[in-house]
Parts: sequence; C-alpha cells; structure tokens
Amino acid sequence: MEPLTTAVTSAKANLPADAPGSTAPRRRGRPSRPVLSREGITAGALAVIARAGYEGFTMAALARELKTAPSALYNHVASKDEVLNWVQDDVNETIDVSGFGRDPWDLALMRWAHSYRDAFAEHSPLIPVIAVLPITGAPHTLAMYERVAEGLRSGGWPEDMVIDTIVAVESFVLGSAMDVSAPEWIFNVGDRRDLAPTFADAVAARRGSGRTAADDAFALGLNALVAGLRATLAAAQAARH
Amino acid sequence: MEPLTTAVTSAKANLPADAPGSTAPRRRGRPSRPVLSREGITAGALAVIARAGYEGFTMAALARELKTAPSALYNHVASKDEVLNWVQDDVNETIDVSGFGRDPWDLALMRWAHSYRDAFAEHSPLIPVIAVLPITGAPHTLAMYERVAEGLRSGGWPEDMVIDTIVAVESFVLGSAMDVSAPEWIFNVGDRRDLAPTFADAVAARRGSGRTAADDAFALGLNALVAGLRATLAAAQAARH
DNA sequence: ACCTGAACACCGTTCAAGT
DNA sequence: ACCTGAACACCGTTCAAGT
Repeated sequence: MEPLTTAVTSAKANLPADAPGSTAPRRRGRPSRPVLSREGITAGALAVIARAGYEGFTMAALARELKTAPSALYNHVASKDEVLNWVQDDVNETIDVSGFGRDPWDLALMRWAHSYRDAFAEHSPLIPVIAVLPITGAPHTLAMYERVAEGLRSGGWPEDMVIDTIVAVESFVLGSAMDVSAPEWIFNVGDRRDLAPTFADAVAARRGSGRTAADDAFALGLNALVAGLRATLAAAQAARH
Repeated sequence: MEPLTTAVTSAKANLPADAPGSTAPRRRGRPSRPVLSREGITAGALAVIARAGYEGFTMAALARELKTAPSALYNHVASKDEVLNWVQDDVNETIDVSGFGRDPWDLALMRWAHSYRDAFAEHSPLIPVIAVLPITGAPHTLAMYERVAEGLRSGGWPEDMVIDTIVAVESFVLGSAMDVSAPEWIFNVGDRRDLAPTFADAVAARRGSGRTAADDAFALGLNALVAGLRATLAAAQAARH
C-alpha cells in the first residue's frame, strides 16, 4: 500500500556528480554514478503517461523526461514492454486489499474493486496492456491476488470458482476504468436524433445526477454484480449439500 | 446483422482497368477507375488487424494489403483514427440485438452481451479504441444502442437508469473481451509459488473445466450481473410505488 | 479526382566509441 | 558498467507531380 514511486520529483538528484550544474549536458563516457535506475525509470514512465497518455509514451519521451539518450535506457531494460511491466507492478501495489481477511468477502471485494478501478482510471493507457500481461515476475501483483484468493476462500467460495470470480470482477473493473477516460459526450447522438430517439431521451434523462456517467454506471454495476455473486455462492454451497 | 464487409477477398477485383494483369505495378497518374473505397478500406483494415493485431495495424500495412501507396489512403480518409471509426461501425453492425422487443429484457441483454463480447474478442485490438470513441457519425452503432434502450424501457427500466445499465453491461463485456486475448498462462505464478500459495492452488483447481478460463469467467460474471440487475430493477420499481 | 513517390518529423532498438 | 551519438528499419502524414 505504498504510494507510487516517489522519485518523480527528484530528477535533479539523478544528475551525475561529474556534471554538478543541472543543465550541463553529460560527457560521452560512463558517468561516475549511474544516472538511471529501475525506480527512476518507473517513476519517469508514470510521469510521461500521466502527461501524454499511452500514445505519447515513447522511449524517446521517457528518455527526455529522464534527461538521457533513449539508448541509455537499454542498459537497464530489455524493451518498452518491460518498462510497462514495471509500471503495472508499481500501480498494483497501490490497490487496497485491506478488506480481505477482515471484512466479509463481499465488502472486501467491493473495496478492492473500487480501489482497483480508481488506480487504473488514472493510468488508463495501461489497461489494455496489463489486461493481457502475464503476472510472472511482478511480485506486488502476485501478492494482491493472493490476498483476494485468501479472502474468497475463507468467505466460503469453492476453490475451483475462485479464479473465475476474480476474473469476472476484474473484467468489470478494467472495462469500467476504460470508461472513465471516455469523453462526457461519447453518447452524443449528433444530428441523427431520428435514428435513436429512445436512446437520446435516456441520455438526456441521465443528466440529473451530479456525478459522472462513469461513476454512476460503475456503482450500479458493481452492486448488481456482487449481489449476483452472493446468490451464486449460496447456490453453489446448496448444491454441494 | 450483415456479415462483416465481404470485399476482403475481392482485392483482385479492385485492380484498375488500366492495369489488367494483377501483378503489374500501377502507373503514376490517376487510375481510370478508383482503386480504393470506404468498403475496401474497412475490409482491408479488418484483415490486417486479424492477421497482425493492433500493433501491426499501420497505414503502411493497410496500404500493402490494398496494394496502394500509403499516401493514397489519404484521398479517402482523414486519419488512421477515421479508419478505426469505420471499422467500429462495421463490427457493431454484426452484434445481435434481435432479442430486444421479442424476449424479456434480461434474456435479450444476455444474448446481446454474448454476441458483443464475441465480436470484439475477435477484434481485441479495437477494444481500447472503441471504448472511448464517440458514437457520432456511426449509424449502425447508434441503431444498436437504440434497440437496447427500447428493450430496457419496455422491460420496465426507468428512463434515468437506462444509460447506466447499458454502460455497466458494456464495461463488463469489453473487459471480458480483452480477457479473451490474454495468454492461457497469464496467471502462471512462475517460480514464486511461495508468494501466493492459495492463489496458485486456485489456478490449479480451475483446470478441471473443459472450456477456457475466459469463457467460464464471462458466463459466471454475466449470470451474476444480470441476476443483480433484476434485483436492482425490482427495488427501483418498489421505491417508486 | 485519385494515384505515385519523395519528403518530414518521428518511432524502437542496436551498436561502436568513450570513460 | 553505463553513458552518448550514429545508424537502421520503421511510423503517420503532407505534398508536388502525373494522368
């Protein structure tokens, strides 16, 4: 539950001892102290993604952020994908799993889902990447899943339903996180109200709520999903006598 | 409910009358009959995405598929994003909304969700794009939402809950569609079983099922979500006397 | 109007040269 | 070991030249 890597603001401290003035370009050879590190690269990547989005996240932009040549990154990382893997693990570390083992499984699941959605809504460009990224080699990610699995098991879920339940909730969470970065006017019918009058009326009727469409839909969906999961668990337990 | 644009296989028929041999490179000026069209570009884009994924979908690759110069595309389309918009509308046209207005809303919603997931599971690179793409100017997409909105309204859903319900189901559907393209071993713990023993056991326990993890999780989640939505609707109707 | 081909400002990644 | 800078094979997009 640590905050995201905090080295973002300490870019100046990363300057080499052999170039004490912060603006002096580095000389050609190996610096006296390493300029780059896993923490610095991860933090820099997060900063670039926050500012420029996934489209704008390039190795060149990351190198500019870290005031190095793009090729210098390859002394620390094998590929752009590996950088994204680091970022994933860093973001997953911030997700709240504190409910598991303390609260009932359904409450803990809702707390987890809310925190999970918020974390990736802030880093939406990562969503399609992490959705298919194997967890191997991401220790914080693994630790998160362990807590969730323990919580479901001790809440009475049969072992062979645990993964499906996690994946189902995760799918809803990641889909909802994508939705956060959609423009408010995504459902604007434009000049073709004739094609979809019922839909256009429904879009207009939603305007009453003070919160965003994404927040309302997420709350409604998560409540429904978890209520349905309670019923699913009860039925599964009844079926096994 | 038309199939996806069928011009994929007719690339040869796209060759200009002034270059009858299919392998002859085109001369420099304007061809006697246009080589490119919206339908051809859409079909070519689908073919490239199917073969090479979103990463591999470039304007250069699309041009190769259509046997033109990349710059020729810009006579028909303003940008790569516009091509993706065309593709979205083409895919949405194939989604099954036939249940709405015929079956009960919950059955129709499940049929729609299944068809929606399958359509985008086949075109997963499009998911993050269409999730935030405004529907303006996409007539088939609009028509789909109209059917869904009508079905929910006539099923008894209050007007101001229709959009949230649609968005919630759609979030789950798109998250689940992303999950389909994840590798089967996405949850492989690797050599760190010590970090997540309960989770690793749950992963192993799932193996019994003949279907894929993605299919099982989608079925479980959709059943739970729709069951929860039935309860939500009942509660909303009771609250309004 | 609608194609080709050259050009521009970019990518991710590799590698020799330098300390 | 770890940086710079040149190089390679790419991008998306623009635009003049050609018919």
